[in-house]
Amino acid sequence: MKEITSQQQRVLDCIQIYIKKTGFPPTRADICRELGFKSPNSAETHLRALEKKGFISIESGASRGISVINGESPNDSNEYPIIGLVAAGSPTLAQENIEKTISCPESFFDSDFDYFLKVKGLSMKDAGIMEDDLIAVKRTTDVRNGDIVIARIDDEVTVKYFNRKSSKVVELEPANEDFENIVVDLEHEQLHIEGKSVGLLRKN
Amino acid sequence: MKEITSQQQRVLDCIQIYIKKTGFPPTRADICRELGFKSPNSAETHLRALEKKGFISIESGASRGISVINGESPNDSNEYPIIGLVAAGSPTLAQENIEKTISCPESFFDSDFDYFLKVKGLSMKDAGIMEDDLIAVKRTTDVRNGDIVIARIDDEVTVKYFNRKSSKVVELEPANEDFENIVVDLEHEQLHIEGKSVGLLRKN
DNA sequence: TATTATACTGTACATATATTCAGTATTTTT
DNA sequence: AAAAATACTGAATATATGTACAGTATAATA
Repeated sequence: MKEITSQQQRVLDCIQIYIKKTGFPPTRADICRELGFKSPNSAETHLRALEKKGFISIESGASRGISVINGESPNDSNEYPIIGLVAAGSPTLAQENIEKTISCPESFFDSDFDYFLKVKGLSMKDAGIMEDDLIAVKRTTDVRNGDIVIARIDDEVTVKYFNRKSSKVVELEPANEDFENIVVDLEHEQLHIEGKSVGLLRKN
Repeated sequence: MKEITSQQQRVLDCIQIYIKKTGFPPTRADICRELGFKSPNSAETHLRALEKKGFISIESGASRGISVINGESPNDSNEYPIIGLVAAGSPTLAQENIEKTISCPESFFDSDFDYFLKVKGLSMKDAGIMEDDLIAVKRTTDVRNGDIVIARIDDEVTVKYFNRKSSKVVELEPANEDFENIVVDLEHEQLHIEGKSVGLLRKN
């Protein structure tokens, strides 16, 4: 992506504003009208420059065939499922577990994520995680001590701090005095790390 | 909004998919190609029906002048500023106070909101509001007891529970034993309610 | 110094496109 | 039973639009 000139930036802005306002891209004549050019070729040459530099793509022959590259990407939102943290059962993405979906920009949290988990209980209260909060969960087993993880032991799913004590022992630590640490002996119990928290969302 | 027929729904879907794929709306001929119609007038009549029922608007004379009404609205995200909760000074939207902006769908929280406030301190810890959390703030003075409000006394801005004790006394209550209630005597002190919290966002 | 990129005006034209008109047929509403 | 809406084909056309060509001028680059 080469550097853009100020006039080219004006044209690019003009295109994006026009799309936002009308729902479809401008013609060469539209751009001229907006920016005060008197020849459609003024717009044309700027468009070609923007295309060459990779800011837009132009569908040859098509009217209004301009699309802004990466232009709507901050706007580009996906539907993320909300999964209820049921006492028993793993938080799978099966249809029956999906309560709802939320439209959310893809790069909303610092890391990408796969779904929202609706929190039950107050075991992570001192970490600022309250009942009915939505945790943005990234599916991964690559977790480190201190990470807030979504863990499953048998069919019980919990959200806790992850703390590996030794190669064979993992402690799942709540953030609430009223709850006990869960010590998992990996030799005798199965521990599934469903993912880790990368963010939190609360609706009042 | 009258009810849509299945064929009209197909055309509407076709338009939305086309826009998502190319960045601009289809022509009548494009719709015919996508849906197997043999006459551009097939598309035309469907478009007119969709327009009449309020699903799309058509810019007369403009090529590809179709825009879907409410079609991208779940996707329609805005840039919201993040304002730092500085010890002194009101959280205005002045440029110098804006640390960053976040792209976020407009109807992301249950209520609309105006900006994100970055929390300093732990005075609302037991309400699950931690340091550096982002509170979605709706600018309003219409607050009720129990609401989490962004209040300003002189130039000091705080986030607290709102509790009106009488017509002349308001208490601002922290959610942390280590902090004291702030009792505001409205006859002798000025209390500005900057807004209230409608949601919370945390990035791990 | 020559060349390329930028930044325009102005004209022209092929074609991409919206839109109208003329039909046919089925279903829904009045 | 008549009228209106739906769901098409097919042809025709005015115009909206992309795009090429001919210039002019300035700044940046080689």
